[in-house]
Amino acid sequence: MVGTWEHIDDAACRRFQGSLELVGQRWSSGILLALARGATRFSEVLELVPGLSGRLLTARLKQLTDADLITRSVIPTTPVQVRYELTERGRELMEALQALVSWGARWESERASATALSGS
Amino acid sequence: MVGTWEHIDDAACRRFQGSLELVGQRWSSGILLALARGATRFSEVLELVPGLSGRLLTARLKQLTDADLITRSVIPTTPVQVRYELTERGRELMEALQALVSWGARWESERASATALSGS
DNA sequence: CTGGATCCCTATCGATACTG
DNA sequence: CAGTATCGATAGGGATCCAG
Repeated sequence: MVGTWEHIDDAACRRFQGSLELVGQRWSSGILLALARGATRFSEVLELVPGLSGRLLTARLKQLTDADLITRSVIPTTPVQVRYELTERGRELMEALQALVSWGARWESERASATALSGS
Repeated sequence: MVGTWEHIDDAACRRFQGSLELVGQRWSSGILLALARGATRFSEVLELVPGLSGRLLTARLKQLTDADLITRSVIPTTPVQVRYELTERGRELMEALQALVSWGARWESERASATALSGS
């Protein structure tokens, strides 16, 4: 049912758009994905997200930390270690986004079959 | 359970990131929201999304059409009418994103109470 | 009404070099 | 290792004007 959207207040709409624009920023989803998959270190994330530069990773991590989606903890060893982890809020966000994966999987296959049909 | 992400293949990850970056583009979510709420005309969407300019609306509508999330149909009246509607794929995307609204509502209230506590 | 074309400006990006 | 600083390139965005 699509009509559900008609009964959502404006505040919810703004949060919705805000969340999407944050997570939809370039690299954001990749970084969250890396963390959800177990990465904790700066360099780990850097390896796991192809094309991502250190500068941008710093910037995104700061944004995501400000949004309370991840935590940053400094471990005073030598050299210093920094751990990044999803917060509870961040983990639940990722759970909410699982629906997008199902959606993507479903429509990817349908598009493929449609292409196959038109090609025959 | 967060570990679910570990068992997702790379193709799904790319789709996931791609979808998010499309929908997370500025105005995209607002436009989809407007359409989900019943808007069909160019000018209607323009009114429903504050701050959106015509130029950008044209651009986003094209992207979303290319992504098969919406359809564009020209009705040969005078003056010409153009209708935009969510496709089945688009509607299901919006359904998948409902989870984000719930997430936003939930954590908005928790953050508010936390603020209240720290303020006392 | 819908939307293309242009100009200009700002934010953002990527690469590189450098610091604790 | 985990950033910060700077810089040139570019893409995105707003305003305005024009056209079917």
